[in-house]
Order: sequence, then structure tokens, then C-alpha cells
Amino acid sequence: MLQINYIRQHADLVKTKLSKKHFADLGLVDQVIALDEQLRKLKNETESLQSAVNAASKEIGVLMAKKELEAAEAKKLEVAQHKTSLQQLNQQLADTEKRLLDDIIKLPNLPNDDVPDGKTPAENVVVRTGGEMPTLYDGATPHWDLIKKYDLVDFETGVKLTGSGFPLYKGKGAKLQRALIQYFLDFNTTAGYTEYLPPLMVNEATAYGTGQLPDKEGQMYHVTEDKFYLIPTAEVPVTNIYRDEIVKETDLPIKMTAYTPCFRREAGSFGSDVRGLNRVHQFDKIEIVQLVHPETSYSTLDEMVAHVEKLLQSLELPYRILRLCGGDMSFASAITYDFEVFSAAQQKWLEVSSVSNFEAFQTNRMKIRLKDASGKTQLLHSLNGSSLALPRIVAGLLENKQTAEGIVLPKVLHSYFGAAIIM
RNA sequence: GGAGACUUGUCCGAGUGGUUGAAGGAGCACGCCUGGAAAGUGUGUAUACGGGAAACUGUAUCGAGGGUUCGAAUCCCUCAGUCUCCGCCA
Repeated sequence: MLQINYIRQHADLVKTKLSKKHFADLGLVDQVIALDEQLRKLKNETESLQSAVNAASKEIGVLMAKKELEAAEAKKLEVAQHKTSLQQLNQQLADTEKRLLDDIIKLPNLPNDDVPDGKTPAENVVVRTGGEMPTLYDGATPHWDLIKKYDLVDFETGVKLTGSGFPLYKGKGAKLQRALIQYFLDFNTTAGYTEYLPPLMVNEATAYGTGQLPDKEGQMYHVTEDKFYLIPTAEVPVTNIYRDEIVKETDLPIKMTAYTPCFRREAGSFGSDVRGLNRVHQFDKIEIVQLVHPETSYSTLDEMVAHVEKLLQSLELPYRILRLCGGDMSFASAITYDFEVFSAAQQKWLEVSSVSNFEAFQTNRMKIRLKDASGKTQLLHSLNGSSLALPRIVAGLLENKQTAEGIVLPKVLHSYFGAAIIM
């Protein structure tokens, strides 16, 4: 959520930046400013009236104590008159407050100046590429065939148990998941991230905190009986750990990592986009989240990008890093880097990580603040990224590492998997 | 699932309708004392929003939300959570 004071003071700049994100409804900015002005006026009136009522009530108390009952009764009448208009004012105030919140929440985060112009994924900028493109042998096939060949995932039984998009990992496929999870968590904790294992269902307040509610409830599974939501990413419970907290400057940076299954309903899409492990309803992901001082969030971003890049390099996969253009960025992000692994047998790039700086957009909503040495409180900046999402990493490993003998795993996984090759 | 007790500031803890944003203590910060420290002692010690150049000031907040009242931490209702006992399950 954008900060109202900033919008008020920089209305034109806000509009310019929103256009870069291809946000159409710029009138909303003016509407928000108008509502804010109205709100503050109402607040003023309400509070001074309330102040008068409070003072009168105190006087009544004093009069009662002195047994001057008649005078007290007279005061009561006086207060009663104020109360009617106070009620009206309070009602107006609540309405205006709600309208303002409803509107301001629809404004996406402002893009950083480094974000490239553009509207579609085609306009994202490739920052760099790394790893080696494999030379595939003649019998090379896409990962969904390899999964069958080595009996790693039983999609059909997954359908039987739950429905499409719920893979049943099996044998070496299941063990590979466990190996990757363990490796990624170790990699992250070695870099100073504290490991968490959060609840997989969250309540409304938590879903609201990271912005899944109110608008995107459609992408989450909803347990209506208990008003819980299955998490679409560990980012949701993990970032909310610090919701409504004020942290000491010396506690920064806060670095957290968590493995969780992720649940996504996401309708639409068809064809090869959803084949095999390319897009599923339940998948495993390890997330990294940082809460940092606002002045250092961009060096933290660089650090996180380098962290994920190192992890991909260790997996010996061909990858590229994209800086997303304004139109392709998520609602809450100020700048986003996507990591894609080249899936050799499909001849396409698969997104395996997305690292973003949200600046104060999420923390404003969640009221995650910092108390600095001078005693001033200010909003922290939040960042997160995947390190990494498993299904597409598995797809990448299978497709790029396939040989006539089997899938040759990268060295870092050997001890975790207990073997060097899947055959 | 049944019965009961409870939820106050960083922590402990008082407070059952009237200047209570909240006694007292601990902790913490700064100062005095000391060669230095401890002890002692003094002062300070929530958050948000609004007004003000500032000093300061208004409103709200005692688990959350609603209600009664001129006035609620205190009374009523709903919800959440914690603890104890019983039942059930692992």
C-alpha cells in the first residue's frame, strides 16, 4: 500500500510512475487525494467535538462528586445534543475512511527508476546469462517423458487422489525433492538466513498483510469452514511474522528462509505451458525474505540476486536473469528480477525464481517498522525471492542433464541424493 | 467436545463506572555519586493519526469487535487466544 502522505505531496510524480507500470486508472490518484482531504477535515471536526464531550463528561463527574446533581443533569442535556452530531460525524468518518482504504489499496507500488519501460514480457531486459547450454544427445526428450522413463512422478495417480496438477512424486523422484529441499535450505542458512517451518494455512489478516486479499482470493485455496487460506507461497506466513512489530535497528537485517509446499488454483493456460511440471497446483518452494533498513534495501537486492545466481550456478544449469519491465511486474513490487532456466528439450526458458524489492509497500500494509537510534519510527523495506522453486528446477535438471546412461546430477547434490546419477 | 479460570504498558503486577494513558515494582536510557564498578539516588521510558516553526496539544488504544452510559480497563454481547480438569485421539 502506498503511503498517503507521499501521494499527497507528489501527486504528479506518482501518476508518472504509475503509467510506467501501465496502471490505467490515474483518476484514482486524485480521488484518493480528495478523500484524504475530506477525511482529515472530518477528523478535525469530530475530534474537537469529542474533545468538548470528554471535557463535559469530566465536569459531570466533578459535579456529581460535589453532590451538585441539578448542575450535573443540565450538563448531561448539553452533552446529549452534541452526541447526535457526533454520531453523524463518526458515521461519515468511518465511510470516508473505508472508501479511502478501498481506493488506495488498488494503487500498485511505484516502479524504481531502473525498471525498463515496456508492457509485455517481450520487453523485459536480459541482464546477464550464465551456465552452459548443453549439447543434447540424439534421444533427448522433454522432462515429462523422462519422468515416465525413470518413474519419478505418477501424474495419473495424483489425479486419482486429488485432481490434475497434484503430482505424486515417487521413488527417486520423491528423493530428489527431499534432496533439493535440504540442499536449498542449507545453502540459505549458510548465508545467514534463519530457517522457519510455518503453518501452511493462514487466516484472513495474514493473507491481507501480503496482499493476497482482498483482490486475489481467486488464486488461493480457501478453507471456508475455518476461514483459512492455503498459502500460495511461504512469503505469506514468513513476512507476516513481523506484522505490527517495531524492531530495533540493531536487529536488522532480518533474514528468513522457509521451505513450504505452495498451493495455487490459477485457472487458464493450456498446452505445453501446463505439461509435466511446468505448472501445477501444488509444488515445493524455498523462499528467502529480508526485512531491512530503507536505506540499504537496494544493496540487499543485489545481494539476494547474487545469492540466487550462485545457487543456480552450483546446479550447473544454463540460466538468465531478466529485469522485468513496468508492465510485467507484480502489483506490489518496485523492481523485480526473474531467473529463468533454459529447458533444453523444450527449447524454452522456465521461470524458477523471482527476486523483488517491495520497498515500504508491504510493510506499510503490515505496519512493520523500525525504531532508530533517535527514537523515530519508520517503515522497513521488505524483499523476497525464491531460492528456489522445485518443479521447474527438476524439469531443467532432467532435460539438461540427460544422457544415454541416465540423468547426471550436479556435484552439489550427490551427497544429498545419495547417488550421482538417476538411471 | 464438556466444565471452569484468565487475557492490563518491554516484563511482573494493581485497578469493578468519574481528571486512569493507566498505581507499584523490575528492566532499559541518561545524569549524580565512585579511581572504576556494584549499591544508592534523580529524571525519563508506548503507538497511530491530526493541529503547531517549536514548546506543546487534541483524538484513539488495557486480547479483537460491538453495545449500555453524560462518562468504561471496570457492566453486557460476540469472537479469538492462554491455562486447569474431564472426555476423545496420536
